[in-house]
Amino acid sequence: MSGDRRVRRTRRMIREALVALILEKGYEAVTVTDLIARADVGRSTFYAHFTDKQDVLLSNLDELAFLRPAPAGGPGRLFAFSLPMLEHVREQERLVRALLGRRGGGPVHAHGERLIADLVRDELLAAGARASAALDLLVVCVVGAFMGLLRAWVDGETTASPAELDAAFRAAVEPGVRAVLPRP
Amino acid sequence: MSGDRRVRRTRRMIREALVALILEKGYEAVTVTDLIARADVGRSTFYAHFTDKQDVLLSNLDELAFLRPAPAGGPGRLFAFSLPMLEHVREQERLVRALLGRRGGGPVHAHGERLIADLVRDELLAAGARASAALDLLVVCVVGAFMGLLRAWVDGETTASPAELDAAFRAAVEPGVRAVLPRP
DNA sequence: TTCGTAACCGAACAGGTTGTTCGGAATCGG
DNA sequence: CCGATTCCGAACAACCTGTTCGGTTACGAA
Repeated sequence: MSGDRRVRRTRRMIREALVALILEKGYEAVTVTDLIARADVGRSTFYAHFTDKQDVLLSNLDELAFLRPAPAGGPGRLFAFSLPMLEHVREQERLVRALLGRRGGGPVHAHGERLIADLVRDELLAAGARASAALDLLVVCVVGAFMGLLRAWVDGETTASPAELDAAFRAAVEPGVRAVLPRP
Repeated sequence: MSGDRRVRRTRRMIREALVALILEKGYEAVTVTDLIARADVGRSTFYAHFTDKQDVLLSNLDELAFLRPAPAGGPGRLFAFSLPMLEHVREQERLVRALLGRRGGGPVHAHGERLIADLVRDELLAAGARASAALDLLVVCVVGAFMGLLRAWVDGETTASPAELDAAFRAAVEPGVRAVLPRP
């Protein structure tokens, strides 16, 4: 482990406090004063580690590393990221609900959107699509559909399983995507 | 016109000030003090008309009435709302950019999402789809794709025309949607 | 174990924002 | 023209933020 034990402890306390408080009141309503009270940490200590509420939020992003590209496996199946990601989301339910839902305040959602957009774009290019403005718009649609499902689940609008969500995602966008790919 | 001229004037001033300020600094950064300064309105006056910053934001929603269902025309073409809506968006560029973009702070976006979701769901049911959990997930995907395009345009990520956006939308989701509809 | 150092505490502070109150002035509609 | 409504604006308490600083505590290296 890197650094002082006290540092790790403090940072962990604060990060966990934020997750808990977001789940209770939503990101907007959480104040730094709330945070340090819940984390039981001195005020000056907080500002020694983070600059902001949002800084804490983004520091949690490392824990959402499942948003990272899996080494593109065989070209057999499109959107290989989908199911594993959805399953991982269900495991990390608390964290994801706090950071990615409507109550979790945009920035994390935006970050995830960009990450997945890159993922999808690379995958489509690898599958033989031609880079173009039209392709970028297609990527926007695909990512929008996926993030929509994620948000719906996170916000409790559906109780579908990861497999069902994955199936819905594919059913919605795969036919449209196949049309821009060359025959295999 | 309904009510006192002073009232209309005041409310209009405040609403316009909010739009201007959002375009300058983003929704988050706008304070009530900013608002009343820009609108040139007394502090007590503001709170006599609105409870919140967000209250002003939502009061602008009436101006976004184009998000309302157009009387479903012939069953010929799916997603009849798409192109007219996108065109109307381009006309109201300033307002839409302020309220619907990443800088415009979630609530309006969320509201629009719900509105369009109802629109899409009704249209699919009218076209012969069976109500089911799977259909709801499909609707989520379709709306996600559309809102994604809208957001991309609002945030300046694309310079595509309404017609191009409409085409991209249809290309992405129509094939998947057709699959759940009975033969015409 | 010892010891120097790094981290933490917590109170206090200035600056800013929010939402309310109230008497007096201005403006409206009839 | 006049009564009623609305607006003004200053003042206020309450809250939140981000910083400072002297004193205390916990760490880990030797």
